[in-house]
Amino acid sequence: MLKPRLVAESATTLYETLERPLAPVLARMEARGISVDRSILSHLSGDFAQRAAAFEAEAHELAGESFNLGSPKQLGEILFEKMGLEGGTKTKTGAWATGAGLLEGLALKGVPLARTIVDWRQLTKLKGTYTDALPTYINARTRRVHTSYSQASVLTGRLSSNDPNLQNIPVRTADGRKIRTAFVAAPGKLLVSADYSQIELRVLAHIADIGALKTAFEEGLDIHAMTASEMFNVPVKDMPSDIRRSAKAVNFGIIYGISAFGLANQLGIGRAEAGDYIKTYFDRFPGIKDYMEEQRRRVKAEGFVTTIFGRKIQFPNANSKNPAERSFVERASINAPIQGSAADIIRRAMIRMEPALKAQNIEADMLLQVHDELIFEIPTGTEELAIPAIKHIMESATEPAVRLSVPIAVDAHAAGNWDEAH
DNA sequence: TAGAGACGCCAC
DNA sequence: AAACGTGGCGTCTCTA
Repeated sequence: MLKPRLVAESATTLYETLERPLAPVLARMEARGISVDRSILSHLSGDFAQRAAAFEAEAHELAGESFNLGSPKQLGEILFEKMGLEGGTKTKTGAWATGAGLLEGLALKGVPLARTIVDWRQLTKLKGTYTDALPTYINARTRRVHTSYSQASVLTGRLSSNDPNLQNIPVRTADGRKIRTAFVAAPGKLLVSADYSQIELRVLAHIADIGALKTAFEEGLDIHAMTASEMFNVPVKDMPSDIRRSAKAVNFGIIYGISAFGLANQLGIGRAEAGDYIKTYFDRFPGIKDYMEEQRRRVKAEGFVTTIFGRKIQFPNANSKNPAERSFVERASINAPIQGSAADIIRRAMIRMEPALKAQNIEADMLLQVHDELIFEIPTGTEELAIPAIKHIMESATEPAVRLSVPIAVDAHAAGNWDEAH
């Protein structure tokens, strides 16, 4: 596969500084688990099932026949063979592609079946992956859900979570957020969610030394609106939401090792227009382009890039003869120092968290980590004490090893369930 | 009937 | 659709 793997040298560095001390912390988090309300999920499951059934009947009506909506093969044949629709593309194995982006495009061209399928998929996804699956993970003895964290599965140094994965609980849509309300605090307790604000863009501003970005963070500005303002010469005040949305996509694209092709797909615009956006961005923030070129150079010359703490992330195939693979490494080498530095920061915070809270006589059990977010369970009424302490530990996690040239900000809230705490 | 690959989609 | 990064996991489909 294209995917580069973690190799011994970087694993050793990670092990000594961040992995060994974190292991017992993660073991305690896994053992604590989190309370998941079975009846909330059961109620949601029934609601999702009912609504999905209505979409299924509607889809069969629109298609003029009964078929398995869960089969991309059958759906592709109906859309592009039976109905003869234009705009069909094939996946790399030659099957009709029926992903959400493509169906959205068809829906906009007036194909009602496409919208119905998207809606049906949304509900059956939430039901199958979350409301039906999560209760099967409730431990009979503890009555809580216990995930497992992996410290060495992710190339960049992030953690991963499995059995069940509690790092991909829905949040984007209203129905999805209902699932978060089922993650509840024990009686007499509250959940605290504390998340780093725009941590990867802040890391980028620091590493690439982008003055305009750093100033924006220092002044607490809306970073995507500021980017939009710079790119499109529109005042931040009264920024149109679609302009801001485009700038936000560019910001994320930069972090991921942008291409005009990828940005065009993301925004549903032409490749040339996307290319213009990127060019404008590089003109306004020339340090970004320098940063990217430096990572590409280093990964080719050294075979690794580094996080702000000096941890190496290896790319053994940086000089592959396969052009697609080289491009993949280039993009990943741009992303890895950013994602990897953010991962180092939260690991340092997690390692210090429990002793630091104990020293202040603050009772707070760390339960979950979701890349830039930590979830705690605290006694009701102690939030005024716990939240500032948690924030301080997270915000100062780079020190004394690294003093960032941008402020780090953490948002934290307490509530009875994850949705309201987030 | 179990396993694996393909496809699709959830999160950050 | 995906050459925009990192994962985990559900169903469908084919194969042994």
